[in-house]
Amino acid sequence: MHDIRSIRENPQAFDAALVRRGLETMSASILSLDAERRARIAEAETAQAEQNRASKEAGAAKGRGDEAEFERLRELVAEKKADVARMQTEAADLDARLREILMGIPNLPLDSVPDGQDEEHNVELHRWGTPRDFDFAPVEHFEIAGVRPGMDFETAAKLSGSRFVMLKGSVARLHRALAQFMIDLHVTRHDLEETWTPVLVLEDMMTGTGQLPKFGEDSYQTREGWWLIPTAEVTLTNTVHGDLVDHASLPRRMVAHSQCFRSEAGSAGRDTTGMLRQHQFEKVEMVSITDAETGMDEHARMTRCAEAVLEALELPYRTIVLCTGDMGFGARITHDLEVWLPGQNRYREISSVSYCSDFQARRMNARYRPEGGGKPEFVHTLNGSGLAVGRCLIAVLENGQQEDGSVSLPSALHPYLGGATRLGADGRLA
RNA sequence: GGAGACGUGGCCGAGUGGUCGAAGGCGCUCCCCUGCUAAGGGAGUAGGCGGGAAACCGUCUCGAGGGUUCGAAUCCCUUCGUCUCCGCCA
Repeated sequence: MHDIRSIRENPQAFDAALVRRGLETMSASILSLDAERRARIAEAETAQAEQNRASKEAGAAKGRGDEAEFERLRELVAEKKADVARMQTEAADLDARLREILMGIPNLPLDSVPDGQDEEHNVELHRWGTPRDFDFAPVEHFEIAGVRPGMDFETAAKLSGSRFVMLKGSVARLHRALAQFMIDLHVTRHDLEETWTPVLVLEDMMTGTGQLPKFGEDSYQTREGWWLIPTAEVTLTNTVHGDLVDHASLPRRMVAHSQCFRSEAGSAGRDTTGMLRQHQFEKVEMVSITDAETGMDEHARMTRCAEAVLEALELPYRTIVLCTGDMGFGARITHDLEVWLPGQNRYREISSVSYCSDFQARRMNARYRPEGGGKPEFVHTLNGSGLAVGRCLIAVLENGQQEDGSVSLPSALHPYLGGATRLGADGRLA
């Protein structure tokens, strides 16, 4: 959420940033609403001050037994009270309207973010690794002979409908091994705190990280009102929801392995084959809670943490910076990691690392006390996948596939597979 | 699911109708004292919003929302969360 004061102070900059995001300018309408709101607040508070004074005097009159004066003041209070109620309602209504508007405006891109309408305008920062030179035509993950027995879309469809998968045998184990490997890497090498979080959350948490109120149709909600998290960013970031934390406790670096649930509304027809885009998937998610001074350094660090996973798994990838039109709602800058998928002959997103500045913190009211006292300041938040487990499985399978339908597995995974180095064409680990 | 209790400032914890934004403790900041990485003494220390150059003023906030009352942290209702016992259950 945006700070109304900063919009007031520099409406031009605010509008310019919105335009870069492909939105209309909004400062004029916002500021007129804000002016109206502040006027109503001033009126209401003046009336309330009068009411409070009369009420206090009434108490004093009562105390000295002056019944006539008490009666007079009592009526005056009742009168003022009605005025106050009316004015407060107007002020609250304006405040709610302003808040609703502010809650629906995305974060503003940093100057360093490239302009552009869509993914065509994202800018590649660097590449790592070289896509393998196949001497046969590589296939997609679900077509690999060794994979087919362990990746069952038919049964999943029977159980749950489309966009679900059931993993079995070696593929299920490989999937589990990947998640374990990632968590271990982040905990032992990157100094992130291992966590395990709920996947059902209260509505306020979804609002805190920005999924609500605007994108409710992208997530699922239970009859009881809980929301299923679309990413552990929601739970990890909201660990500081409503808190005033010690500055010394920052940065807080966390990692969680969780189920994620997405309705994929609006992506009908996209990635309908394979397990690239599912309603339910697993992700290892990183979140950092930090401050304004260190936010950008933390973004670089987190990007490296994600890249390290791909490098350890020997998967070629490229790192891009998303353009203004392709960034998510809460981000000021986002790095995407795209892994090479030989079956599709292209790079596909496997991680997204975003710096959200104080945008989510304002929604959550999450602050820290500066060193040596002083007014609390909003924390800065970052989140990044490290990595999407299902997509990582796809990448490992497609990049390691052999002409005979077996799959050569990266050495980093061998210890997690009882020493197995390959997935045989028969679907067995060996 | 049944019964009950609880939710107060950065933290702990008093406070059952006015004198309470709120005792006390801890923490933190500043000062004093002290032959010294200890102890002691003193002062200060909530946040949001509105106004103001500022000093400061006003207003709101004792989980949240509503109500009773001249007046609510204190009474009532709703709601969210936490805990205890019983039941059930992985």
